[in-house]
Amino acid sequence: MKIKKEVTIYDLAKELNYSPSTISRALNDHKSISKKTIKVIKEAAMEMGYRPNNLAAGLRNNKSNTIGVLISRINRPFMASLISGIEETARKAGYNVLISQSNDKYENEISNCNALYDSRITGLVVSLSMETIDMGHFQKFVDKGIPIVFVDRVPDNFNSYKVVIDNYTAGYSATKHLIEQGCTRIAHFAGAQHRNIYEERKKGYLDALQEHGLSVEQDLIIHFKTLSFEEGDKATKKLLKMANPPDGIFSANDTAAVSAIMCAKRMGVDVPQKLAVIGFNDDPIASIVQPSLSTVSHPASKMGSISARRILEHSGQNYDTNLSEITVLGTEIIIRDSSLKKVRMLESKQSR
Amino acid sequence: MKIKKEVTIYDLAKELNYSPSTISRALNDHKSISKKTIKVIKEAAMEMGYRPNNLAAGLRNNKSNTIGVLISRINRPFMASLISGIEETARKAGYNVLISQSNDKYENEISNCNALYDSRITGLVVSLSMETIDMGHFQKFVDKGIPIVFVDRVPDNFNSYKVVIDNYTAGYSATKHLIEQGCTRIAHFAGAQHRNIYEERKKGYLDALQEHGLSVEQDLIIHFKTLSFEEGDKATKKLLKMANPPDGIFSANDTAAVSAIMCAKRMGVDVPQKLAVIGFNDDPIASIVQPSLSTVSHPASKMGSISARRILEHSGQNYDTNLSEITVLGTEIIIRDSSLKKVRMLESKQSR
DNA sequence: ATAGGTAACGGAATCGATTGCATAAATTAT
DNA sequence: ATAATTTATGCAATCGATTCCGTTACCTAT
Repeated sequence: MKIKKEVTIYDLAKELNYSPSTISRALNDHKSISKKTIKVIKEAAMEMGYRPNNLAAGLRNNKSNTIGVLISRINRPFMASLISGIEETARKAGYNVLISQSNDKYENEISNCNALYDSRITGLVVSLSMETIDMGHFQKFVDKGIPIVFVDRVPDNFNSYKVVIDNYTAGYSATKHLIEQGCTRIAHFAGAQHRNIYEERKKGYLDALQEHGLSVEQDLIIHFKTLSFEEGDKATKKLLKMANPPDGIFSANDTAAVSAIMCAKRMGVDVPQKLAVIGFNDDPIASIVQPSLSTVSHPASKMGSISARRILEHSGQNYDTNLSEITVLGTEIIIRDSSLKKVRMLESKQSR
Repeated sequence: MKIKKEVTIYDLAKELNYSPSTISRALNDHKSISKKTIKVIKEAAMEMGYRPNNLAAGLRNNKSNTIGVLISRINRPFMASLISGIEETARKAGYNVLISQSNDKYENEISNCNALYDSRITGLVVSLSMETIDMGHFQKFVDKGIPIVFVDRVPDNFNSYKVVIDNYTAGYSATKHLIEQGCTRIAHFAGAQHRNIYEERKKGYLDALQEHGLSVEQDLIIHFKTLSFEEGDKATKKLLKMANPPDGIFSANDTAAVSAIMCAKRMGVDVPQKLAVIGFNDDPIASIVQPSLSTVSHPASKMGSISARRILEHSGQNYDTNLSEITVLGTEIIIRDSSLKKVRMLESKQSR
């Protein structure tokens, strides 16, 4: 196999009788190079098939125009959309995106962190693993002035950019919605409580109950490890077999909520009349399951895009949006059939 | 903000009174350095917080230990799993993963291609955009000896590594399954025919019909642009309003298949008794929709993992698996309720 | 004891782009 | 017309790791 040699600025310099400095400046539209020369050089570069060597430029500038992404798992609807948003924004600005997944393991998070660090990323976007508590592995980025943006699953003991949704309000609203539908014994599928998002959703749930005069029953609060389909199925079965079963469930994610719906149906419990269900995330399955799942929608792609912008702006790009330290995005309650006990108007039959 | 200076091999060299060459060799376990020295140097490196500069090494070696991924969209279940598989395998071998999405646009594919090229990736994994026909933008990789692995949506006029599933057999089997269930007028939701996967699935469908003595009716073959939910809904409505409607649908993806099920239900057409449906991909929604969707399962993550391995092995890694030029993986027909007209045995009630 | 061999390490060039500090030429000001 | 700028470009160091080509010291075989 014949391997072609790469064209460098030195080749261009020799060909055009300019110094490499001039070539470099011309290609970067440096103001001290005449427009005429710039034009000549750029045309020659095009013709000779010149392509810049990002590694060389990166070494010199000690940065790689690359955004690193560190998440738990790629193949979750929320995460995939998040990355999609990051990639889109980053690429428009000429940045690359390096991804890595921790699979929710603390150790993987650390080693991926180091790998990204070694690649001299311009900035890091992180959604913490389920296990992570100690934040030491992120310190080196701070020391080097590399911006970190925490998204969704963020730490509370680490000062940095954060992009989150208002989980408390979302949890409160979701629960309130069930109450308004007439539920009086509302269960909660809670996630790991050391992760902000699950803690806040639960807090919203608790406050909504109390502010509406409903008592909190510990038996109705199920703490999940992973909010998986299987866990949800088991929990629902147990709840429905209680002497005094709940008439509503607010689940901290859609997967478990869907499992609840399906379990209830199997057990002959009518959803929503006997059991109203609301989830969280608005995954694609939410609009497919029957009855369709009411849920809280997450602006995943937008969160990704904002995260990327934070890094771009931090490294000196000019963006007119003035982003504050912590960005809190709003959520939207999507009311579908799984929670609609009362008025069933015609236009409420939104299946998608 | 105080920015710490990075520790380099020169710092280590000065500190330990060795030359940079020795430091470099020691850190890479070069055989000409004594074990004792290696140990001393590595310990000092650890203590001083040394981290290798991938950009410098990459510049010198003219490669970045990075696998580039070029796909249509990240937030599709199949693609997310594919990337997940690539990432996992790549990272274990110490490689990074750069991602980019074309959004099914030819132009984006080209510019992303160039961006990845400029980053001196070790190899490229591609699933073609819907629009791509000309393959010129990939030539530069071939010229430079950079391996390309085409996955799933592959070209037929470009010689390179390929990782695919047996779409023909899958299409044949899916159709045959419907025939065995008693369907005699089977419609097909076909994708863009210049993409191998959709062409082959259709071919399998056609052959299955003919080999079982069923006639091919052009009216029952609907060509989709994107196989979206909306397209599927419209097509189903049209089919069911025919004077002589089909009694089965083989859809080239799950999204359209699910829309068919939901449309049929809305129109009061019993699935599977009046209309049996089978999809393709085994997306999460397939097991959630009711009746649950029969489909063809795709080893997405495995395809990603194999693609990554191709690149690793190409660049000199030692893997005991001997991968051939084109890898064809098998698929599995997942029979759920949407196609099960005949015997409805107890154990066939698999909802997930 | 001496040629030949090997183990352990150092020197210095190299990868390609960037940039501070000249320098030369051209233009403007006085 | 000459000094003062401005414009356009070149020189050479730099970023950090790798590697070819030595060199030295020590060891082994005859």
